[in-house]
Amino acid sequence: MQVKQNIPEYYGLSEEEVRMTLESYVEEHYKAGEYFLQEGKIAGKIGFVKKGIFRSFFYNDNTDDITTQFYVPGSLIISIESLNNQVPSKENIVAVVDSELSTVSYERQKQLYELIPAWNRICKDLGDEMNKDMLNRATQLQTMSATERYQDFCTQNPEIIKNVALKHIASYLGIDIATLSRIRRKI
Amino acid sequence: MQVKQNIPEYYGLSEEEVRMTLESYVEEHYKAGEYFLQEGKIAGKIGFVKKGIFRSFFYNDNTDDITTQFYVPGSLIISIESLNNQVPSKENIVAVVDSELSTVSYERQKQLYELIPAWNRICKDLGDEMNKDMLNRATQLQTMSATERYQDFCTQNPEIIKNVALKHIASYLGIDIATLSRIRRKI
DNA sequence: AGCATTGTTTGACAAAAGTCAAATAATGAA
DNA sequence: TTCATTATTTGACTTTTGTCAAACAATGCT
Repeated sequence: MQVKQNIPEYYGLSEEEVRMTLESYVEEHYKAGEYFLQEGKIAGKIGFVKKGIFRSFFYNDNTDDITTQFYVPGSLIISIESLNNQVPSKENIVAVVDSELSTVSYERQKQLYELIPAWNRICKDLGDEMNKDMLNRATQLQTMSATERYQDFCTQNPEIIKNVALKHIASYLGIDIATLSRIRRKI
Repeated sequence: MQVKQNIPEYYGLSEEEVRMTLESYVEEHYKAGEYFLQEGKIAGKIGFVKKGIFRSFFYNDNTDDITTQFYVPGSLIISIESLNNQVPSKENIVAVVDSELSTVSYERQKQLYELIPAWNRICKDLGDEMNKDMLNRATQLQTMSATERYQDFCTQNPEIIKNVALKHIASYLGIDIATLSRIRRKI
């Protein structure tokens, strides 16, 4: 999910509103392997990726590590259900490499809805973007072969290919790691 | 996607706001096979399903009819990209059986954002719900076998099973029609 | 009712993808 | 650097899923 560029201009934020927005951000650094959110904990913030890569995943019945999403610079990191309903998260979100985020706390987020009317629209648009991406992902899983999914992923996400363990990409694409290894050999 | 019940109470709408909201709805009847939205046209409204079933689909390169979603009573029908950006739709949305909708036009929708502050939150929450559903769908396609996906679909959507052609369910689940037929025999 | 159209099932087969286990390769910590 | 751990590849094999074509069933017009 890529955050729309030039938010202030686009949404006609006043200088005061821009100032309040910028004040709300907290910069955070994550070492590879550090968690943004852990299973069982309640999400307390959203994050905008400035640098690095994050990965969200959960453990299924068989305790397999299932990757549900990658987050690259420009992405919004949010665990919607946990954050909105303040319930324990079912997913983990972890930095894959050393990374930097701008975060906004849940509390501050709620204030911004009141303070800056346009904030609602910004968040709605971000949500719509996520929706489009998610629909796209579902459609790919629905209609494309393992090889096609991998090839498309490679062209769309060269940075992820370079930095993320193959097994996590395999899991994200719904492909067995051995099968993906063979797909790579053939290409 | 199920629309949250009791919207007025939940979002603290005033009587006046409830009145404006209700005034915005246009009731529409669709015969089986009638289109809510056609590929190439620009989406002009959103719809809440009151009765019946709708189906969204597109044609891929091979001109296969790919079902992307079903809409049952309580669902919000929206073609996000086409409506938000007022660009031609890539998908079709059609009534599977005789159906009834409450619709709100794109123009009125925009007015409501101004007239009723809570409308922003309502729409954001609806979007979040859609997001959750879509993530769930992607995860199923990613991790479950064809048989598991079909079984889960049957328990979650008995009404759809009863009323929609098997080939559309197969397409939605990403399963070949012949394969799904065999899955059914075995169960 | 009769017929054409569309949807579903089935068989025989092919291709895609997964499983298990072992061999390599890469990585990271002492 | 060395060793243990983790990641990736590979082989041999099984299972799942898809393909094609034909048969059968259901549906809807006229």
